[in-house]
Amino acid sequence: MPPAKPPSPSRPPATRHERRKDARPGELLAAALDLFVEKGFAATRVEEVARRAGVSKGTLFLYFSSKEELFKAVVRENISGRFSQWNAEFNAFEGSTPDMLRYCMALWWQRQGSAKVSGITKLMLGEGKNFPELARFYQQEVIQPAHLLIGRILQRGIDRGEFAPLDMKYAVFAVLAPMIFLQLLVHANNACYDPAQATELVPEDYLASQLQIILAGLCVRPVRATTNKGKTAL
Amino acid sequence: MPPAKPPSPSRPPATRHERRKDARPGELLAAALDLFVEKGFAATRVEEVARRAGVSKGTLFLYFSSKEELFKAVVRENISGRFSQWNAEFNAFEGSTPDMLRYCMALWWQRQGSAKVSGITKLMLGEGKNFPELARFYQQEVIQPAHLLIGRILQRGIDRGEFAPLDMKYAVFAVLAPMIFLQLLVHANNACYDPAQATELVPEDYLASQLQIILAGLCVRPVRATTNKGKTAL
Amino acid sequence: MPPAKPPSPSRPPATRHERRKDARPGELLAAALDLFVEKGFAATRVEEVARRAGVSKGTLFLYFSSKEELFKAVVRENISGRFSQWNAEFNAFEGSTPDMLRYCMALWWQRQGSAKVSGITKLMLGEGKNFPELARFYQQEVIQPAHLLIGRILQRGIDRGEFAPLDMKYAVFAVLAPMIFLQLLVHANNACYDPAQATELVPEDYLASQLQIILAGLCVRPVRATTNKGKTAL
Amino acid sequence: MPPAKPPSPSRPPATRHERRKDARPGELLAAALDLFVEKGFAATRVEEVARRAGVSKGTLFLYFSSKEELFKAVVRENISGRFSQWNAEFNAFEGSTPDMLRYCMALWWQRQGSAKVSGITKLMLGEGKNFPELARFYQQEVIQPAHLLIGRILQRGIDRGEFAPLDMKYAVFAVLAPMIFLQLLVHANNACYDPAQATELVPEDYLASQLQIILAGLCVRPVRATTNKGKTAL
DNA sequence: AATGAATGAGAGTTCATTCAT
DNA sequence: CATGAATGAACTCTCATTCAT
Repeated sequence: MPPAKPPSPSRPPATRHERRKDARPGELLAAALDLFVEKGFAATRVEEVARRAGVSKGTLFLYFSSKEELFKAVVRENISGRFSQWNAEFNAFEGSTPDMLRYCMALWWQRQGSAKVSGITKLMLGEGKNFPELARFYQQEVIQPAHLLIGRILQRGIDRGEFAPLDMKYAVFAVLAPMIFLQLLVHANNACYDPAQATELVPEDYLASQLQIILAGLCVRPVRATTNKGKTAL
Repeated sequence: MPPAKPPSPSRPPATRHERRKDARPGELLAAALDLFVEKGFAATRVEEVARRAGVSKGTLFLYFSSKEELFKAVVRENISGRFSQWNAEFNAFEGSTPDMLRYCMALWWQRQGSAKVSGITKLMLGEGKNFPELARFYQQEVIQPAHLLIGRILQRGIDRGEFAPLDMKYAVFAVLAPMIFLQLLVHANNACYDPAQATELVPEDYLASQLQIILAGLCVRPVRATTNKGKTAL
Repeated sequence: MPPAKPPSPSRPPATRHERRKDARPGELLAAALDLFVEKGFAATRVEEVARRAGVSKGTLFLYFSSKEELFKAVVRENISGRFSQWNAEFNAFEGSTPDMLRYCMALWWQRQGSAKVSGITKLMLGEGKNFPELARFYQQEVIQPAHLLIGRILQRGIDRGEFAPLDMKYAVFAVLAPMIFLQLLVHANNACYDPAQATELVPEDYLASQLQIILAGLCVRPVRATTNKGKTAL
Repeated sequence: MPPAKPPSPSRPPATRHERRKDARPGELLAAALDLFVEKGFAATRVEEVARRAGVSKGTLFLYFSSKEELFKAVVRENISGRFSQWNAEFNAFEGSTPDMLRYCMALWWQRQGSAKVSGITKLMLGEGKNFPELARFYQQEVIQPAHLLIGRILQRGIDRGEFAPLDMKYAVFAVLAPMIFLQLLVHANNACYDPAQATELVPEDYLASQLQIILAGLCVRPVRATTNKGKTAL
């Protein structure tokens, strides 16, 4: 998403359309994210997305040529568009690779896992097969970069002698699985599963414990037990 | 050469009316299970269910008064209708409660988790909010009985002094969570997640390891490490 | 309707089909009359007619080749098939023509107007245009014979010097109109008109007063005021 | 020679979208009134209503959320929405109450009885029982206000000493009955009743004679025979 | 003679998408 | 740019009629 331009100073103070024109796509994307996560892709009505963004249905199609393109834009805005920054951040990390993994997960939880966007994972899980083009897109724009990102971290550990040489395919999944599961749990607070689950489980603790188990399997020598069991950081 | 007829050597030529009333509901339920699991509830077309069962759209409504009733019948046939037998089986179990839990999970995997029906879990997770009546039904007919069944096993462990007294609500979920997750993983082999995952993870091993962790938390004294890590049994 | 034959003595006492075979059409006609009057033609389901007659839907089509034929049979059974008897009865009448008209209306009310069959009038009024073949049939089998019957009575009055010569077309309608209206009133006891009407109006009195007005217009010299204002006879 | 286009010289060529939002509801209501009166409620197809209004099926649902709402809108537009004006008109009437009743009936015939909308009465009579929500609506929005309106006129006559004290319930119906009957007669000119009837009966004369009878029953002292027997006014 | 399982055209309704304004 | 009226294909569900048994 391009950074929002300041409102053009030559225009009168916007009587009918109160919001800045340049903010429209952002508002549409925010409304779409809300509704996709709440109702799923198929069950979300473009008209409601438009209404929630304060524009007409026609305007939505001015910015996004179809419902699928709208969804892709939501994914790009909230997920795939951020990989380059994440990659940069992690390339700049200088500590040990186990610490790096811990840092990675903590950051992911703060920025993604705990946010609305994590509902996209459940959505794709449930509806991917019905919308092959979206599935292809998601695989290419999210799954692959995520695998690559994690793979690079793991490879760093191997290269630095911290991790045993391992089958990257499975190892990546070992890191990814708890993250996916946590997202599912968080978004399972609908009518058919007891919301008590959500309160029971402290996400940070869950991730910490899972990470410890993973690291035990990855590292050349056993890692020291981590000491932070609280909610703050991993 | 005439176009190849569908291979149905045991059936008569079947002009239009076939009169197989007793077989129809089963065929429809099987087709419906396939499609609900494959496409979800909303995206499944009753006409395709009928076609896959080899009948017309109207015939389906002869047996099931609506799409929702069809779904409920699928759930009853494959899940909720079986709780009474499972309850009976577990009431008759005579070994230790940890063994009982192991037996329970092994049986569940053989009969439910590894079968198509396990896709219903993912379906309800994703679409429950959009179909409140189905969510209510599923909660009542599946979730509650499952919680009760597991709760009874745990209570047996407590009563026999094998398990520490515990908050049943969370403990039940500790048992259920890995089962639910495994179902999700198995049914995530759609276009957006690499099916390689499914091959990587040996369900029996996954359950065994999860169970061991759970038992460590439940038992009064640590359980011996189980020795069977292979695919055979838990 | 042919008179019901006694059950054939050579058959066993009818295990599955309890009712006499020869009674079937009559039971179907009775059920059809009930439902046509209650719901109208289009809204009546043949399956419900069959169910109410205690037979299957297929059996109904064994006796009546279509829903329209069923309706025609109901009309023949209850209305048009009786004109020949009525004609015979009135041909045998020997009193004055005003008395004959009084007798005619009283008989009509007893046999037709007060019976369920009078609902057919409202039905044809409301749905005739939607079922042209039924309208044609009804016009030919009911309207025309009724006009002829009344016309013959009026002509008798003219021929005997009791009635002034009159335009038969309008005169017939003057007799028919109150009868039709009365039927409508009687069958208007549905949700949208106050049923109090039905209790307010004494049909016999209504007919008597209408008849008196008509006779005043028809007769060569004024008729004596009729004395019977009670419910008994006209 | 090209096939004759429909004569619409005032309209632009109208490729697909015509943008006449303010005109649409009226056109749809007019088409709906036509078809409801012609075919009844159940037999009227929303698609034909739309086609007759020159729009697609979907467009109809843009303005009316269901077929029943469309019907209600027709009733509001043509009947119930006019009671307030009628009430105002009659409140402003200053002559004698018998004259007021005459005026009321004459106005009713001009505006309602002789118009297409009077077919709605027949429709409700025939189909009310099959559509309980419509029956409830009609009872509330039409029957009750009509009873109140007539009741107020009669009460005025009593209050001014023109009418004898009477049981309002029956008296109201005495006024209403001839109006209802007249509507039925007018709309009985379908295939099953000879349209000659309609020509025979002069509605204004019919109402005048009925009114005279009613007034004879209502008034404290006999009214003078009205002199206008022609078609002009009552 | 009697059944009732099966059909399929057609109903009301929804919604992503288009396009004249 | 922005609108929102209009579209029409697709959906679930109904029911008179057929026909193998």
